[in-house]
This record gives sequence, C-alpha cells and structure tokens, in this order.
Amino acid sequence: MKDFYLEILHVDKNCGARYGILHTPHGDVEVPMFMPVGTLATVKTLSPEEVKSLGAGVILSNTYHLHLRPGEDIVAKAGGLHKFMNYDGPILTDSGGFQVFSLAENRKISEEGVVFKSHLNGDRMLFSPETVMDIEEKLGADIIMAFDECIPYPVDEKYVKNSVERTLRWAKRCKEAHKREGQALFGIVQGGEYEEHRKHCAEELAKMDFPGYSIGGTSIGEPKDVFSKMVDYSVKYLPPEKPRYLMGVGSLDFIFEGIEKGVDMFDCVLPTRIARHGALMTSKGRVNIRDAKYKEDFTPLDDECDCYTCKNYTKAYLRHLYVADETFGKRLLSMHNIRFLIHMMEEARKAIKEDRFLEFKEEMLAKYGSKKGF
RNA sequence: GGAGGAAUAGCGAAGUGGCCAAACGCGGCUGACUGUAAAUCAGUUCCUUCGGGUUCGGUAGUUCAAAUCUACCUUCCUCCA
Repeated sequence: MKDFYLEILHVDKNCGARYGILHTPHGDVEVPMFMPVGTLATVKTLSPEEVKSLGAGVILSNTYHLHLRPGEDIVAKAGGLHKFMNYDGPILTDSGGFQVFSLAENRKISEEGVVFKSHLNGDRMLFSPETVMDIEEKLGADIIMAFDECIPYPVDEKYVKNSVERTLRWAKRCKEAHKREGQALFGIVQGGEYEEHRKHCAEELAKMDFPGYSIGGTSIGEPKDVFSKMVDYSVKYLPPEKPRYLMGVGSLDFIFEGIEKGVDMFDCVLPTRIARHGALMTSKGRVNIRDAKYKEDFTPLDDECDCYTCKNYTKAYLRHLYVADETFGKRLLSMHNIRFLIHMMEEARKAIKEDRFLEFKEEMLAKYGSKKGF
C-alpha cells in the first residue's frame, strides 16, 4: 500500500527507540506519537480543531460503539467517518476486540466470532472477522484493527494458547475479508505474559504481511515488569520496518517503556477520562484539581505547560469549574492532559534524534514521578 | 387568646424503649481510572491519646436500658378567634 507506510528516519543508538514519519492517506504524522481516543466519533468534550491544535495527528474511534450507534451505514451515507466527524486527519478504528474484554459479561466467544448482547438495548449481534471488516470498511478509517480477543490478566496458559490460535485464525480471515483500498489493516499480537505465545503470534502475523502491527492485551492491571515483558516478547518478533502500535497505554512510564523498545504509536483514554474526573498530569506530578488546597491557588495548573488551559486559567478557577460540574472545566482539563502527553512525545522525538532517549526518559520519570500513576 | 403539629449530625430526612454514634440523600473531604457501558466509581464525614468520650431543642423524671415514654420550659409551623 503505497499511501501508507512508515518512514524510519532515525533509531536511537542506545535503545530501540525510533523516530519516523507515518504516511497516511490523510496526512503524515511523526512517530512516536500519542493518539487521543474518540470512541464515539468524538474526543469527549473537544472539537476536532481543538484536538488538532493540541498537536494530535491520529484520532481513534471504535467499531463496536459506532456499529451500535449511529450504525456504520449512516456513517457511510454521511461520506465516511472523516466527513461525519469533520476531521481531515488520519483516523484509526479499533475493532471491538477490546470490548471482548471490557464487556466480557455481555458476550460469548466461538470460533465464528463473538456474540455481543448490546449494552444499550440487549440486541444480540455477531462480531466476526468478516462483519468487523465490513463495518470498518464502511466507517472508512485510514488504519483499522483486525478483530482479536483482548484476554484478561492473569489467565492460565492453556486459555492464552487457545485464544492466540483463534486470534491468528481471525487475523487471517480479516486479511482475506478486507477489500477496501486506502485502509491499513493492522494485525494484533496477543499471548498474555508468555514469550512463547507472543513470539508465535507475532511471527505468524508477520507472515501474513500486515502494513502494521499492534500489541494488545497490555495495561489491563498487570504489574509493570509483566507489562514490560509483554511488550518485549512482542516487539522482538515483529518486522522492524513496519509501524508498531501499543494499544491502550497512556501512563507516561508505560509509554516511555514502549518507546524505548521501539513502539511508534500509543493511544489511551486515560488523559481524557481522568481529566473529566479532575485528575491532571503535570510537571509537578499528578494533581487532583478538586482538592481543597487549590481553592485559592491562582497559579496555572502547570507553569511549564504551553496549553491553552495553562496559559489562560488558574487552578482556583479550574477547581471551581470542576466542583460546580461545569462542562467547560472538563474541556479545559481534557485539553491539558492531551497536550501534556503530546508534548512529551514531541520531546521524546527530539531526544531520539539526538540519541539521548534513555537519559530523557530517566529525567522525565524522576521529574514527573512515575509512581504517581501516569 | 384557643386548637393542633414539629424540633435528629453542616443541610434535608428516616428512626418512636435495647441490634443507635443514629438509615438514606445532599453538601464537605480524599482516592482511583490505561485499544471508553466511565461528566464514572470507591472511601470518608460528632470528638478521641483508639481505651474510650459526648450526642438526637432544654431541664427534670420513669426504666436494668431513652433520640424513642412522662412533666414542664423554649422556639417554629398550621388552623380558629
């Protein structure tokens, strides 16, 4: 696919971190990058222009949720997701594989696919590699995910083995079913914490020759050392020239861990979700803006931050908006958290180009306090 | 002037003899959130040196035991003159 490829421009001499440009039908974006999540065709509370102004390239959306509401046919009629949501940058749709995990009580897995009971009205519907490809083609994102099973952690090895084999068969079916031009279909590496299964999964996917590969099944409650292994065991066996996407990772220390190992793309609901709940990522560590100590704090949320929120508003005001449950507060806080992560990515890219990513990582984690949870 | 009714933790409001330091809601305080069923969820909210102490308008009683029963007082509400 000539309009989608990763151009690797530099690999850090001291680790696996790499800098490059991902070419997509809706524009070029630099990697490593963080992609804000807009599950329902909107990054909650923000306009596409705002998301773009924060430095975001790719926006994520979700097959399961858009299938339920408004339905892929309506999106297609609207002219596709880009037009529908008025975003002309690259869009990535997740396949619903994560919902196999997050909505586990409402679904049943079989070889054919997954029957979900809609969380909205109880409708039963089959998500199979074929139906998911059909939906994702109609949505029309630039990057689409194969339908996989995101398995929980911890889970016994036998389950992992069976699930990986099935995810691989599904990946093959996705590849065969996917026909639309101008869409990059990514295969997803699963395998839990087991090197044997991650390796097998990555190698088999590589044989199928996807334009990019995702690493799934992480950041679901496993300890950091386990997370690290999961990423290692996956990246190691993936073709270096293809983009690597570590799914659902949004805390700074986990992202840096991924970059160091050679991951290019990250997405996470974390910055936007915790922002709506009053938690902020700042250069002083984590801030809960609701806390009483900010009642009369007329300084910016983060004096090192260049975002609209930090340039124009005080903690006392942001706290007031939060406490008063004003929507504007959630918007300002969401902007800040997204900008914080994207700014970190910009700095990380600079560091990689200068072969000092490892120092940069240590410096940032010491400063931002990786123990504080982001 | 007369007749009823009501007073419970910051607020609202249950409780009408022991299982009551007192349900629940709000407000306050705090924490969590990782391919979004999340503008959500959880904890905490009389004092304490964690042994205990002091509470349910006030005072005095009844009782082994009172927020709960009795008497009086105070305040408030409604109705009648």
